[in-house]
Formats: sequence, structure tokens, C-alpha cells
Amino acid sequence: MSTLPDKTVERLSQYRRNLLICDAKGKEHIFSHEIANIHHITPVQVRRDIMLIGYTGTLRKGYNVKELVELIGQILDKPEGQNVAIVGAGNLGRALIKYFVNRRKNLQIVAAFDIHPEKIGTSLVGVEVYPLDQLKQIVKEKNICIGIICVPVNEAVPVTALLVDAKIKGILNYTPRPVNVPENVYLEENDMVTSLEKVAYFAKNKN
Amino acid sequence: MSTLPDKTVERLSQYRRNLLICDAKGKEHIFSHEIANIHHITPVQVRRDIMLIGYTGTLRKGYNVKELVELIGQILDKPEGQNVAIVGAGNLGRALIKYFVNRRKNLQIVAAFDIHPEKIGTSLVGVEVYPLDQLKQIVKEKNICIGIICVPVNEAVPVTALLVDAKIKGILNYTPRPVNVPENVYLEENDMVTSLEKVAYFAKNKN
DNA sequence: TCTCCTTTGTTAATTAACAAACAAAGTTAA
DNA sequence: TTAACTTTGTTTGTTAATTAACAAAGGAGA
Repeated sequence: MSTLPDKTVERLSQYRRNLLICDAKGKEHIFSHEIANIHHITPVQVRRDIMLIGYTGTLRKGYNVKELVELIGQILDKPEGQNVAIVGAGNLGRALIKYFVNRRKNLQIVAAFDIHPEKIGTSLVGVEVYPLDQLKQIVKEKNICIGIICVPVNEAVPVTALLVDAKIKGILNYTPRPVNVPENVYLEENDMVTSLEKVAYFAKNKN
Repeated sequence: MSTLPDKTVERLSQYRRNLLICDAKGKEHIFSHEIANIHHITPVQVRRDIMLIGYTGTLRKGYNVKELVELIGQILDKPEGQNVAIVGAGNLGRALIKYFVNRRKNLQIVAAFDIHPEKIGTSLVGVEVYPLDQLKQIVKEKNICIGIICVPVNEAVPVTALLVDAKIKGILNYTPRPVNVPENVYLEENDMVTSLEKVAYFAKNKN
């Protein structure tokens, strides 16, 4: 499968999460307009996304929930799983760990890193905190391919360098400092300050 | 000024943050390609954004840093400021408060809300925690127009209803549950699970 | 049986976002 | 003085994303 559009990938992730809830409720089939309502998009968008992954529903019954979840899994997940590291064991790091622990078999947070000596060796919801200078070694040992940066803003750049040096394949940067990565690393920036300023701008124009 | 494109607003917010750093370093002028390098975009994009807000630089010197910061402020900020509430005083709420406190004069977090009795009345970095059932009243008293949702996922929907009822104008939702708002409220969803799954998908395809 | 209705799957059109191209203007240097 | 260079501002083209449009299929109900 050639790589899917950015936005489609995001939506598939969201669809799956709600499909799992539907499945847990015993719902066997779902229509495109039901999915659309949950996510505030159009049914056409949903059908288009599903078309792109090559699934096909049945007329008048819609999509089989279990089958669709299964297929989205085949698209999004790596069969052997992917291990994730949190860099920065502050409030945000802890929030992320709590969110993810025991949620997804195929995407597990297996290590946290921090620079503060008093945090080293402690465990956050079962995830051990290692010193930053062991990052490269632990990444290799634990076969980690994704890093989430949630350190204070000034450390974003050096931490990125560490992750790149450790041969990480994907980085999710939660600091407001834009960072640089080479071609062979996927980078996603998620800047909370910008998100809030954006909401503020558009809220300003609401009656 | 008619409302700017979504993406332009995001970039202006980011430009400003780095321009302030430049200003603090005493840099008076900056070229479009310098801004572009910092943010990993093209100089053309930068010039286009700046064109959209009607600023004009000087040939061979570039843009005046102070003037540009000032103008972006006029575009993005509300002169009388905007007050923000955090709903959910967990790890993520604390992370956000720490991020924002004393950062921006025009965008201040003035209250936090939580459902757990033991948190009520405590103060996080100077921001007091109120019980959830006082939300409407406090929002009115403190003239809050933006709410950031960082409660556990199951409470996202009822909390949104509370915020809408309290006549909030903008909502930033950090839970993975999509929520519904009426026309006159701006909603931004920022789902960490999706962000991570997206990174995982694209990282999978890196060599 | 036949018509209408619902819902999918797909193509076509539109819109939004980004990038390329280049004229204009002023600076430097020969 | 004049030619080359730099950098902005704007137009035009291109790519990506969304929306609109509609054929096909297969019930439901008259």
C-alpha cells in the first residue's frame, strides 16, 4: 500500500478508537453517516477514507465494525509492534505515560528519560526512568523507534540530536521550539502555545 | 481584517515567539529566509503570510523585528486580553499551567477546575482550583472566554456541555473523545493518541 | 412486479495550501 | 555610471484536501 494522505491517517486512527467503543457495545455494523456524526465530518469523507484503504462495506448494512477495525490495524500498526520512549519525566511526560499505558498492544511506552538525578530509577505507572545519557544504549536494547519530546523548551534541540543519533525513526515534539531532523526521521510538532493562540484568535471573532 | 487562513494563524503565532527571542538578542531586522529556516518552511511562505497581514519590510534589510511583533500582536491578540480556564487539574492541566503562567500578558490562565475534593482550593503555580460545579459562576466573574479540556476521556462530553453553557467562546480539547459545540464556539481538537499513532504510521515506513 | 429509498463506491469539481517564478527596487562594486 | 546581486511583493502554477455529484445495488412497500 502506498502511503496514505496525512489527514486520512489521522482520521483512521480516530475512527478506530470509536469503532472499538462501538464493538464493545455489541454494535456489529455502522454506516458512514454514523461515523461522520461522531467525528463532525461528512459521510463522503468517511467513505473516501475507507475506500483508500480498500475496504468495502455492504449495501444497506454499512461497514462491519470488527472487520474495519482489523483492517485499520493492518494499515496503521506494525505487526511486531513499536516501542516508544518519553523524554522528559515532568507533568506532560507523566500525563502521556498514564494515557498510553496498557492501551495499545502494538504501541508501548517502554522507557522514560530525564536529566534530574532524583527521578532516575523511579517508575511512572510501570515505566522506568533512565538518565538521559543512557538514551542511545537503552533505545538500542529496547528496540525503541519513536521518541516523544516533553522536556523544557531549551532542551528540545539537544534532545532531538540525541534521539536522531540513537537512530529513532519518528519524533513527536511537544515543545514550542521547532527542531530539525534528517530525511529518514518523521517529525510531528505539536505546540501547545500555538494551539492556544489559535483558539484565542478564532474565539475573538465569535459573537 | 477578514479572518486569516487557519495555517497562517498558526505560523504567525510561531513566528512571533521566535521574533521575540531575536528581539531579546538585540536583532533589529530579519530576512524572510531567516524566519523560514527556523520554522523549516520556504521564504515564500513567510513572505506570503506577512503580506496577508499587510506588513511590508524594507529591501535589503528585511523586516523590522519589533514592528512585526507589534503587528502580529494586533492581529492575534485581543487588546483587553483573554482569560483562560483549565478544566482538569491532573498532570496535563498542571503541565499547561506551568507552560503558560507569566508567559503572555494577553492570554492568561486565571482558573482551574476539578472534580476531586482534595484538589479544590489548592493552587497550581498561582492558579486556584475550583470545583467543577462553580464553573459557570467563575467563568462569568472572571470573564473567561477560553476553556482547555484536560479531564479523563469519559468526562470530555459533559465538561464541554458545561463550558458551552457558561458561554465560553473557544475550546481546546486535549482528550481523544471528539466533542460537539454549537456554531458560535470555536473548537480545536488536539488528540495525543492520534498524534502518536500518526507518527507511528509514518515512522514505520522510514528505512 | 415495479417504483422508491437508502447507502455505498467512485469520479469530477472545487477549494485551500504551498511552491515557483519573476518584476521592482535598492545596494554594492567594478 | 552601470552591471550584478539581493531581497521583497505579488502573480501564476501545482499539489493536496475536501466536497459535490451520481451510478450501482439491493431492499421495502405499494
